[in-house]
Order: sequence, then structure tokens, then C-alpha cells
Amino acid sequence: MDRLMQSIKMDINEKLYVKDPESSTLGKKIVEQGILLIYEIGFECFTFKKLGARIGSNESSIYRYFENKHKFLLYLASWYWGWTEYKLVFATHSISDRNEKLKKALEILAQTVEEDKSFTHVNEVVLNKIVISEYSKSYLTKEVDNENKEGYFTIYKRLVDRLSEMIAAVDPEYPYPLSLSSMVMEGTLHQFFLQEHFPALTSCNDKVTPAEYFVDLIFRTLKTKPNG
Amino acid sequence: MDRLMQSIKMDINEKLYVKDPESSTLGKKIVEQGILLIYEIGFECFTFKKLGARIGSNESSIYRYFENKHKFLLYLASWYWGWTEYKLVFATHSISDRNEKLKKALEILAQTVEEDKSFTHVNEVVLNKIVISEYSKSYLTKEVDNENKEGYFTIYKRLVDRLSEMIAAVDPEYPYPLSLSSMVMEGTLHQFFLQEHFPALTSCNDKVTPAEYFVDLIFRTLKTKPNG
DNA sequence: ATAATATGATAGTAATACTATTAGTTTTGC
DNA sequence: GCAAAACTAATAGTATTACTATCATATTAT
Repeated sequence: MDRLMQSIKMDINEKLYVKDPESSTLGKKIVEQGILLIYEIGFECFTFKKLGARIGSNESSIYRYFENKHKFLLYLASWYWGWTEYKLVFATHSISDRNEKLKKALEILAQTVEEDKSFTHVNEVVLNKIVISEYSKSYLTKEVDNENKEGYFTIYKRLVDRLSEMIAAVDPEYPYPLSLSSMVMEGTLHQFFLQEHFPALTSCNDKVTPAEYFVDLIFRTLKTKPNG
Repeated sequence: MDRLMQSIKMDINEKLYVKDPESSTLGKKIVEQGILLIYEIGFECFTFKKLGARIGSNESSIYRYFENKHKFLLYLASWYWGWTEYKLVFATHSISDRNEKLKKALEILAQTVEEDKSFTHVNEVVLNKIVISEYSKSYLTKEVDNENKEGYFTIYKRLVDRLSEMIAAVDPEYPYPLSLSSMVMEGTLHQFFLQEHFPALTSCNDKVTPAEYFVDLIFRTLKTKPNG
């Protein structure tokens, strides 16, 4: 990635914040340290008060950026999926072979995240860990349907759609491309989680990555055709 | 199921409750109405105070059965997975054909839940909906590792293991039976959730059930051999 | 009939998830 | 260089949550 993305700004739904955190030092600090704090103490124990104390700022100041911690999580998730989408598009764009393209996409989606120096205030490695253990909580709520209408999950949905299209391109006869795609997106996070907390429930380990498992699974499932 | 299970009691980890809710009328009422209340207002908004008000009882009385709502959720989940395990074992026990056995197992795990009159105080249909939208929250916490050690997820893990064994029986060469199994268990809940809240992200609908999708997926993935 | 147990009612605490107000500090526009 | 505008910090306050403790009352067991 390197410098390529330095001038790019994530296109995040404006309703997710009160004031754009990218617009000030304090805002960036909130995002930067918020990620670390959620990672350290978990989303349930995370409060704006604690974050304020950590960054030597005030609870009320944070409320001027985010309505509440739920919106903050949605914001971080959007950031993460926007970043992932960028990586996906960038890496697959120039691949014309449909099978190779899908394989690459799966690898991007299921790979272990590495640090990206393009965004100084976001630690992508830690953000990825948050997404693994907290993302589900952002949609498993009574407000999903409304928040979905508000477009809070747009980027994620677009990703599922992109992958689904690549699946359909490889095997247009396959009847369930959307389910396969959404299963990969969710299943990837789940396999990473199991690897860390329930190793007895996954075949992934030091030697087998979720990416390998999913690439194998998808290509067993689809009937690939030669490109033409 | 019918009467068969009327004398059977779920074998739930004793540390999940302070006093066994099966041992009294109030206890059963807590479970029965707790399920309905969580379904109605969601786990985040659910409190013992509200449940007390609903059953015409007192907050403090409920605390005599469950330490907190998190343990209550773990209890309900254990009940659900115990019930599912029973159905699974019962339905597959007598099937000798390995392929048929696995197919049946997948159907049990991914089928839409129907009412079971065996347990009068538990509405399995509603409990299934709770599991779909709340189960992940029971393990996506900072305390997972400890709670796992305490055995709070034993039944679920046993189920993943059972399915994994059936997968391995069908195709002993398949390298990732555990991941496939845990993916099915989690993916099933997820596909049901998507069907309800993000229909654009799933191929499941009125005509295609998650069970069909997963049966198809697993049998595309595995190399089946004739039994012998 | 008495003791033991279960439940109910009330009160109290610390923390959470905010909102409102005010005051001070920086930034900017001219 | 100065005033206005914007931003941040500090404090206080509210309703709710997630409990714990105590005591009274009701039920059941012996």
C-alpha cells in the first residue's frame, strides 16, 4: 500500500459521527486510542469516560465526536471494511483470470492483517482484532433494521456483493453465491476467533490459515471453467 | 419427540445457576418468561428488574437463581444446544449409511425449529430466535477463556465435535473437518439472521432453506465413498 | 406447632450513559 | 493584532443499571 493511500479518506456514512474525527487532532486521538482501549478491555467495559481519562481529555469532548459507543463501533467497523474493500479492489483489479481473481479476493479477505503505514492514527492489526471479537455486536441488536436503512452497513454489504460476483463469475451455475460470500466474510472472522479461544473447534493453526481453508473450500464447491 | 423427553432433564453446568431453575415454579417462570422478554426487547435492554415486573416477582428473587444476565444467557444457550444435541443423536443414531447420517445431522442443525411439547416451560421456537441473534454475545467477551475452562461451552463444543466426526466418516481424507463443522454451526445461525435482516446478503429465502444450502455445500466439498 | 426455606419489599451503592452549562483556549478572518 | 467564532475542559446533574443487604412474610416440611 505504502504512500498510495495517504491522500485517500475513508468514505464513511456521515450519520455515524457528530463531528468528523479526521478533522482534528483530538478526533484522531479518539479513534487511535479508542481502538487500543476497546482491544484492551473489551467493548462491554469500554466507556467514553475511560477513553477520556486515557487521552487526557474529557468525556464530554468525546461526545462531540460520537453520539455513543455503539456508533463509535459502527464507525470503526466501516473504517475497517472500507480499508479492506480498498485492498480487495486494488489487488484484484488487474487480474483477468476469473479463478485467480477469486483466489486473490479470498486471500485478501481471510488473510492475517498486517500493519499499514498509510494511516498513522489507525493500527490496522489491532483494529482487525476488534472486528474479530466485536463486529457481530454492531448488528446483533434490536435496531439493525433501522440502522441498515440508514446505510450503516453499506460498505460491508458491498464487499459481500463484490465477492459474490466473483464467485458467480467463476461458476455461473452455482445456485448460492450470496450465501457462500456472506458465509466466507463471517466465517473468516469466526475461524480467527476460534483459533485464539477454541482451538479444539477449528482446523486452523500455525500451519493452516483460514485463508487456505476457505480457498480450498470454495474451489471444491465451485465448478471452475477455463477462462475465455 | 413427543413424550420421550418428558422425564429427561438437561444436563447443564451447575455453575451457570445459583439455584436450579428447574427445581421450582418460580425458576421455570423465570426461564419461560425470560426467553420471551429477551426475544421482545433484546438482550441489551433485558434486565432482571424488567423480568421481575413481568412475572409479578422481585428482582432480588431472580438473583437467587442467576448471578447475572450473562450467566442467564449462557444457561439458555446450554439448554438450547443440549436440546439440539438430543435431537441430533436421536435422529442419526440408527442410520448406518454415513452419507445419510451426515445429511440428517446437517438437516437437524440447520432446520427451522418447530415447537416441542416435551418441555412445557420452554418455547423452543422463540429460544431458537434468541440463539440466532444473541448466542455470539455469550462468547465474544473478555472472559471467554476463563468461562471456557469452567466448562460453560461444553455442550456446544461436543456438538461441533460430533458433526466433525460425521464429516470425517464420510471423507477421511478431507483436511479440515473441524473448521467445516464449526463453520456450519455458526454459519447456520448467521444465514437465518441474514434472511431476516439482510436478505440481500443471502441466497436463502422462502424457497431455499439454510439446510439445503449447507447440505449442498458439504456434499460438494467432500468426496463421498460408497459405504462398506 | 415449630423450624427451615423460599419469596417479596425496600433501601442503598457504585457505575454507566448520557445532557447541560459555563468558562477558558485556540483558531481564523480581516 | 484583535474580535469573533469554534473548540475543548470542567463540573454538575439525571435516570438507569447491576447489583448487595436486610428484614418481613409466606410456604413447606417434620
